[in-house]
Amino acid sequence: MARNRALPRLAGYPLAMAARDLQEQIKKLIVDRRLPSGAPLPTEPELMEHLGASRNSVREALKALQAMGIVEIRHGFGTYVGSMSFAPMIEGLAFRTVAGHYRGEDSLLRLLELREAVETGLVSRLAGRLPEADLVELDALVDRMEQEAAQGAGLAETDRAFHATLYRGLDNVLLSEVLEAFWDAFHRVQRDLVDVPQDPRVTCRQHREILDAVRSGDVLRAEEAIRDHFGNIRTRLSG
Amino acid sequence: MARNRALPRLAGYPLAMAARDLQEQIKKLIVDRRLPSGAPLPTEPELMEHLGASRNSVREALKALQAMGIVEIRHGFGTYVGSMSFAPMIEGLAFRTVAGHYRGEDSLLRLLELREAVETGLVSRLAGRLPEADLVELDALVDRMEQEAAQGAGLAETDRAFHATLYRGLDNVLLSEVLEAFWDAFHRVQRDLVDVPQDPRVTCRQHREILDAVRSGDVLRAEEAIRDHFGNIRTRLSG
DNA sequence: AAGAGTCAGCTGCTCTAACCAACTGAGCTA
DNA sequence: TAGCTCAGTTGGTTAGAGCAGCTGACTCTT
Repeated sequence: MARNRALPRLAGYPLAMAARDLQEQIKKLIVDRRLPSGAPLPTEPELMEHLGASRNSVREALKALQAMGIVEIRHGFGTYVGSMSFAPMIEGLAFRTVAGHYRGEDSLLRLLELREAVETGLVSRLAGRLPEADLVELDALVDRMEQEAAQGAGLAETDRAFHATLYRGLDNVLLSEVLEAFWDAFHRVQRDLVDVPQDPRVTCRQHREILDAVRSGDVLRAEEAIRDHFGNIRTRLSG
Repeated sequence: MARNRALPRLAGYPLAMAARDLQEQIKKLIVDRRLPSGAPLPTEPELMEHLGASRNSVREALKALQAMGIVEIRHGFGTYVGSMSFAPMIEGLAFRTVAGHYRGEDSLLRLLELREAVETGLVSRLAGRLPEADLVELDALVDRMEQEAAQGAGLAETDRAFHATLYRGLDNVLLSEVLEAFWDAFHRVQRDLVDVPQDPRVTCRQHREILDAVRSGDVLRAEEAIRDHFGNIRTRLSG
């Protein structure tokens, strides 16, 4: 029983532009118009007309792009080109780790090992090459860390700043963002899942040692210092 | 002109569960049920009931999760827990690079520098520590590369395999995936944007040198070999 | 009885149409 | 002039209908 109906579509338009294609079209629009981060995108009705799709399909495409950090949607305001940060990657990595953890895998440990492998490799490129200004800043951060340790406060944010400042010396924003993404994912999962109490004084001493080693220019010592630091975290995870 | 209407909602339910929360609910469902990759998720109608949301909202949440690689949707078949690979990260990184490129930034170069920084650091951990089996495999890959070079064929796939096999020795699947993601993103963008012709013989020689250096256990030589390799690519980009 | 074709029914996909909710800015009010 | 209100914009959510891919059981043929 054929239930044919006249197609309510304009001739010349593709019948159904798959959602995947819609995403591509919107990305193409951003690239073609050279839109920078924060630039406004067409409104939903405009996109409907431009892409020849229904509101629903347009919105699904936008949602997917939002999940990838490519667009940013603000209710009642408009849609904008996203910051293209690594926030989505952090999200994905964190979930992957959490899911693995609950299935009995050592996913958190492996994430830590990823950080250790990368940072150990990178610190050797830094040893003896960090500008004095950065070293001073790192000094201040370790001081603050010791202060926080004395007060029994958490060191997380300062730890994050220390690592960020350290690898800023590599002079590659992309690399810094990736490292911060790994840090964020790890700490988010650690906080949600295990949250093992740490001895802040040990952590402080290890950061001081990393800094001293980098300042001295001794590559092997710097690598060893990083390895010690991660070894400490690893012990806490297993314990 | 107030156009009030009785709310068609069950009491006790939140009026509007934002799409963001819907995503969290679905992720929670995966974690709570310990669903592994490939496990089937509830159908759309089931999710509608379970989450108390409309079809549309459920679908938008699923689309976002699909973009993050957390779920996989198969038309006419069902929805499944995704592979949680880094495919979404590759997508995001590639787009970010393409968009930056068209806005006049050296985004592709910075992506290459990211790879160089990470791989240079990692290769020093490998030098002299690779099992003989891996070294043999790498030999075969360079051989194949030379063969392809002689035939004037592309070396891309073999290059990918070389790097993948090399860092497999670090024995961290997560790390390997990240490196491959960087490789994929870089080559995808390079292919789409510049596609500079290369001298395959130089590339072969450099891979041979990397392999020899790693086999010899000379850390500095290995780092230098990697740097040379990336320097070659960098020259092609600028030229 | 064995094979091939058909069809009912699942699944997700797309469309339309209406209303809800957040935000802005012009214009009114005090 | 300062503050409020309200109309109009934008995205958010719901509803219901029909489209499209896939599976498996049923039937018809051989």
